[in-house]
Amino acid sequence: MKNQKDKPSYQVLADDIRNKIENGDFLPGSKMPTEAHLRDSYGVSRHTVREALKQIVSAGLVDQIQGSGTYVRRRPNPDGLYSRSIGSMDDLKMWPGTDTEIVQSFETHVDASVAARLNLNYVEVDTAILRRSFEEKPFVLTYHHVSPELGQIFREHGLTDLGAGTVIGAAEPFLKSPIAGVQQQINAIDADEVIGTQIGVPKDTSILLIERLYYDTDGAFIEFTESFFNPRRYAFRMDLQRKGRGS
Amino acid sequence: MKNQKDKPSYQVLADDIRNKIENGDFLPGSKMPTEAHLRDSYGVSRHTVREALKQIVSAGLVDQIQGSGTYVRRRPNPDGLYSRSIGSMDDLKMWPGTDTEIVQSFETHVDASVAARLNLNYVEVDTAILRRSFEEKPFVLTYHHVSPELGQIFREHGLTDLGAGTVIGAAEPFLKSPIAGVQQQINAIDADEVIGTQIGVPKDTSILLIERLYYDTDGAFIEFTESFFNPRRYAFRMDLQRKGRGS
DNA sequence: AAGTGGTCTAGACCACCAT
DNA sequence: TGGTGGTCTAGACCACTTC
Repeated sequence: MKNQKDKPSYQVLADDIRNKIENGDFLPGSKMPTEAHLRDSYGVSRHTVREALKQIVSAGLVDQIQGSGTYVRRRPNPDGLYSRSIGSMDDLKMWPGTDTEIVQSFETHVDASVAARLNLNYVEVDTAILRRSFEEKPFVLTYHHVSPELGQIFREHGLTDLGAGTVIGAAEPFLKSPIAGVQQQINAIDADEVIGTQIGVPKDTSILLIERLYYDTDGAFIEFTESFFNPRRYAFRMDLQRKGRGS
Repeated sequence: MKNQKDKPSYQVLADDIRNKIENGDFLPGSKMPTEAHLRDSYGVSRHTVREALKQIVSAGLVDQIQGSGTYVRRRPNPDGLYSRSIGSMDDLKMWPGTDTEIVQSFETHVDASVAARLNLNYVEVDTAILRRSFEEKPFVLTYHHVSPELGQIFREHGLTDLGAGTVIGAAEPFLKSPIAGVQQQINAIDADEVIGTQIGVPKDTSILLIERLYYDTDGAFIEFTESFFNPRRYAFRMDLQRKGRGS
């Protein structure tokens, strides 16, 4: 197993298996090599193989059946929705096949409720607005709220160069402590005029709201985002699998 | 470590840690015992300790910081919403603090689109409707769709005795193959008259729709559910944490 | 009975945090 | 520098499926 950058072995293995599934080396509905076989052919321990497979399983690509084997899942893609499976923080950083557009760069304004979410001691926050499109059609509008201090850093260094990346990713080099995790909450609300126009839905129809609160290793909240999704162009997907036999 | 039923050791450990956090034995914001300490005090291997902690982490109860330790998260409860963190299939089977009510038992009717979701070769399906309440207030209405064959089994054995459990849980003893997993998709829609009345929202306001498709180890789809949530009484929550240092 | 994934042990080294 | 979590090895036994 080659030492690819400093990626852990299980990650290299997982990426390789993902590719093999996408390339059709492992066919849908067919049985994957056993864990023992993967262990030998990649020259790693079984534990490492299982770490890798755990990722593939939670991404919904394969099913593991105790006593039987590991099977590549057959799954027709849903109706042209842009649907994503999010099971780890890394998934949040990737938006394959989408384009980003800056609707508004960071500006300071007063918003007590958002400031409270960020645990700030005052009522000023910096907000930027980004819009993401899939096949030329915008499907999500995101408000990025940060402290005025962090917003100032963005104003100095510019926000234009983030391309396929994320705002929090661009911010990380300037943070004292690294991002430790994110809490997210999903809900449904009515679209207002402004948001509806941006994502292509009429006023007062239902849209999906995902709030995310990123925090660093000190427990401080760094960024609060509100993402408004057009439910006809996007769906939030999750795959869960039981392990072993239920009691 | 006692052999509690046939629960795996890491599950017993995880439940114990959960309890200790809820009882205040491990205080919010404080440092948990180290993995080495837990290994010694419970007399298991470190691997087992890590399996247990992995659960606690993904439930959003603690943060693990490399090189520093494991910390109990401080988290004020959100606004009176019934919010759940769902990271595994077991989470789906528990609705602590809620009551279930059968709105309609299984009845056969014709619904081609639902039958297609279940991969049936005909257009008849059996549907039951359940409603769940939190603190006397209904917050979700769920349509349970199964094949007429499975519906017949429910009609023979009754649905009344499921109590805090789930429909799919009650069905499992009668299945040829056990449930392997579930695909779920989250979206936002407008409430219609019937559903709105049941969960306490006006017609045409936004509600949260979660569709779940349960499949067995043969890859056959067993149950398709549509759950309509009152977004003012329920939020779908997830916690994600990065591991180690990002590249 | 043989094969496969699920659980578990007893180590090891490393990257990162605290001091 | 010592402690902590992150990764990894080389085994082992068990539960379950398959033959």
